[in-house]
Amino acid sequence: MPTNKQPRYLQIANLLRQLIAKGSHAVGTLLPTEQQLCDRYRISRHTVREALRILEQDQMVVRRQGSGTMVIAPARRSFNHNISSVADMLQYATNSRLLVVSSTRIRADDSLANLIDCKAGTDYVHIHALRSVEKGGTPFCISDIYRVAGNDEITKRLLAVSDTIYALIDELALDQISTVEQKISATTLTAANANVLRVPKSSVGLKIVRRYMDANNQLILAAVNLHPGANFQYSMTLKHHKK
Amino acid sequence: MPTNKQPRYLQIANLLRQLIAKGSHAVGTLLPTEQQLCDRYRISRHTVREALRILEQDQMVVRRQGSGTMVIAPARRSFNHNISSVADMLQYATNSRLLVVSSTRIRADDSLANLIDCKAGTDYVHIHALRSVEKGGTPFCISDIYRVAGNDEITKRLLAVSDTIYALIDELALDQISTVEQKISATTLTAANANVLRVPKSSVGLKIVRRYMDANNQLILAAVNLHPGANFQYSMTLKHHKK
DNA sequence: GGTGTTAATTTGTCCGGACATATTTATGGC
DNA sequence: GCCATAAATATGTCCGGACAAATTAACACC
Repeated sequence: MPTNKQPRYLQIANLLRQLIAKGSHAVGTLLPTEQQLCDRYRISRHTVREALRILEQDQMVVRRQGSGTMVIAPARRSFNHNISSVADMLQYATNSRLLVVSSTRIRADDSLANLIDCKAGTDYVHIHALRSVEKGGTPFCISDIYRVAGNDEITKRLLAVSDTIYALIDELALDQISTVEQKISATTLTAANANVLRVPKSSVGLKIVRRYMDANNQLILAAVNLHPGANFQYSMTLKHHKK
Repeated sequence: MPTNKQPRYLQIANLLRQLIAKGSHAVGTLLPTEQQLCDRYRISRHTVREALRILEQDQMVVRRQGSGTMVIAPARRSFNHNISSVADMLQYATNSRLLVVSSTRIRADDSLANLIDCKAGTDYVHIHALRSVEKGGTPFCISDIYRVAGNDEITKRLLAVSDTIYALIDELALDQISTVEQKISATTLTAANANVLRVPKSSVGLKIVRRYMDANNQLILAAVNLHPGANFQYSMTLKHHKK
């Protein structure tokens, strides 16, 4: 017997994964019952359930009381959106213009801490801006960008921006970004925001909160975007990443 | 005493969630040990571990052998799960239930063609369903699923579904899906839909249109999901894929 | 033949116990 | 004080059993 370093339930889980991948248990069919697996591998039901729980978390099987455990995927598949261009994620797209309204240093209160999930009391550079297709055109987005403030050069430059922000993209250490978390919700626009976006009072809006983090899961940048709901549509495409 | 319908371990999990939210267990501190929780709530260690497992999945705590269970977040990280697999996209698994209201054969008109970007005049199976956390609970999603209709076996089965849709997973050729396109927008709920979702009349809603395509970019399935905007937040995490 | 009821099957919940392994704390020796 | 060792602590793994709840299959009935 080889080194039994791996716990038994993990061994069973991997074994089942292999069997499924090999086609011994086709998608749409039921796996052996827990009792059968107990007998076959001489393990307790607890261990079997622990193994099946893993496959369930991997989204390879669905379990239904009274029915059984059905295979729904031949392997753990993932749709990894490849962030090819960070600029894309930040929506610095070419045909949109960002007009900076204000850039100030603020201290995060509970409200902001809750919004972008940061620590209250920390200092941030807050850039309030509008996005529009043409210069001077009707804005299609109200954008609030937050970055941790310090005494560094970048902070100073950010506070100094007045019109365009293009030049600062590279300063933001965007290439260090490893994870982008995005939360989307629908809200009713405030009177002020509706006015800015030139839409009727109390129309609906799409709120997109993005948090950009580095490999250590440290928050680098956060952006809150507010779009008019009527004529704005957020779309994305996820491709299956073969492994 | 209210209805003890919920299993014990879920009750404990919710209780601990509340205690953490209330501040009784601050972020960064250790929860009581498993044994202490056993004694306190008069339950077995198995039940305690089942409850803690939930909090761990919610990313509210981290567990370390020999050390203990530490609180790392005051609330669930995200209300909705992350998009990382096909099953996630279809929202099959997890603890949400899909209740099929109707399943009919329709001919795509211009309106539908525009909505899911298909060819008008084609026949589709239209499944109208509600999604809720618990069976019979308030739905958090109105779901409309469309699939090309033919004279094949799958079409017949889809038209026959009345309650659960689990058994049809394999029929839908989900493992052939290569690309998922997603469009998100904010709208005002119709009176009827607001009523179904149990929210005030003309509140805001989040509309998510998903199109599932195979490697040849052929539309396999389309789903239109409508969520209440007030208490629903769509969240996703994108990880940068090195290489 | 369809229909409602019962029985069998299968996963879900919950309990008890035992030992392993990782971590922290206490202990001694220097 | 520092460091290695031992003891205590806490979670991880695994077993056994029992009953509940959901589903499916079998069956009697009209």
